[in-house]
Amino acid sequence: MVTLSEENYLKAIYHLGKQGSVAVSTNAIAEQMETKASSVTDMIKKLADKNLANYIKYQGVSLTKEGRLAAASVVRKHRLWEVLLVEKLNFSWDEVHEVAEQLEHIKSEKLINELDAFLNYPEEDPHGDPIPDKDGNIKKVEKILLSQVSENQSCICVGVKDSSTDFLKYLDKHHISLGTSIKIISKEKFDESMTIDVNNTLINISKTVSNNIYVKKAS
Amino acid sequence: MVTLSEENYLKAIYHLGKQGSVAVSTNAIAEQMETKASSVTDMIKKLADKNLANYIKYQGVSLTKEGRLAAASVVRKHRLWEVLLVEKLNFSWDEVHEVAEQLEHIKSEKLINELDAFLNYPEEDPHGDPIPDKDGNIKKVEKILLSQVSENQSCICVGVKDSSTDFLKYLDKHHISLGTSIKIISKEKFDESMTIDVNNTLINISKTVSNNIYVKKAS
DNA sequence: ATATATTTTTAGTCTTGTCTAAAAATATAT
DNA sequence: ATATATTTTTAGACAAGACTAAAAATATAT
Repeated sequence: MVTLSEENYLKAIYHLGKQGSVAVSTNAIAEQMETKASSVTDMIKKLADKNLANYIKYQGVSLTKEGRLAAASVVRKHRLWEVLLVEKLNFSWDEVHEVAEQLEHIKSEKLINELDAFLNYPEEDPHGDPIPDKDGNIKKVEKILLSQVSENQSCICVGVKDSSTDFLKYLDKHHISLGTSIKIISKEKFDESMTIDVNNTLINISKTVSNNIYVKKAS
Repeated sequence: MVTLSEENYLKAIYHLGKQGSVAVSTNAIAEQMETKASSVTDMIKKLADKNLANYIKYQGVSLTKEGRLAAASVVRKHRLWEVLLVEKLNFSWDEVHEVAEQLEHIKSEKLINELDAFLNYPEEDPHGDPIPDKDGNIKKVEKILLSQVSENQSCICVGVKDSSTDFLKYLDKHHISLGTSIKIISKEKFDESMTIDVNNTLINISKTVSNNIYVKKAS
């Protein structure tokens, strides 16, 4: 049995391990989970004992195949629940995270499969993040940061990097959501801000913002 | 903050307190929760400290107004989730309990209200048990045990007393579910079994069975 | 290469919720 | 009414998960 706390650690390691494919450091996990490094060390040992993680003292952790599947399963549940919340229960995309953090730990194979079917097998959550399938596989989506797009190009918002409430509310205020068409009008060399056209309204966004919006080329 | 474990104790006291309106005994709670009496004593003290229960040593417990509301809220969530599982996610009535036991602890006011609306404000769960409203009020339903109905009378199944998987599967096998019409053909003095007509099929049921089916007079 | 800084681990403590075994209170039976 | 049985509580222990403070290992800087 994987405990709730173990699932949270697995998820953190899973997310941190995605980018660099090396071992994840104790401190990185502690920061991500807002806990202390010593607590992380304790838990890592438990995960290693259960064959969910590979651990060498002072060298960081990585997930075993089994651990990766367990982590992906939690992420799958989290994202499917988010879809339910937004599509059926009138949650906005900035309200779902906290509740999904709880729902992701519900243990029922049937529940999650039925939920998947009920939602019509969605491939992405409300923030544009891919939903792992039962085997933990995720569909890699073609996406680039809005900050990478050149002047005069048009693109479509397909996700966000930062899913914090503040950022999502900012996007709501400027009517940017998944599927929104964005045209880059001009870029400012000085502070790397850019002016973009959203629904025929021109707005100026900072580099921080453009660095946290994923887009794909307009088709 | 009411913890998960506290919620489970509140629920147990709530259910046990429904019938006799006196204080609930430590042992009764221990049996209901499949735990030890000493654990119950420990927890009761915590509930009393939090003003959720009234407790006098050796005299049993009852819930305070606050405790009763907290307990009713857990029951409300449990039963609403059961409705979702059966009506939207293809669960049968014998499969819902275990999952609802987990889901009932999810903390989100908005979630439960939206769920209520999404399900069209149901008044009963899949076993015919009433769903408390936000203030903890439940609609008393007119219902009697099938064992109380006389020969030649007709009635309609409106609930079950025993919600165990085994019993529910038994009912499924004999095509008895909520809303099913039942006519009492004859009663056996000897063992108090009865022969009933369900969808034009005659079946014989034991006193144990007729004592666990709630019905209302056919209208 | 050695000193300093940072990261990670260990050792020991705390809280929550559980348990066993024994003691105390209450209930029951003759 | 007293002895016996049952119920309830207390006392002390344990596991999970987290924390602090100190020690050990690794990384960095001169």
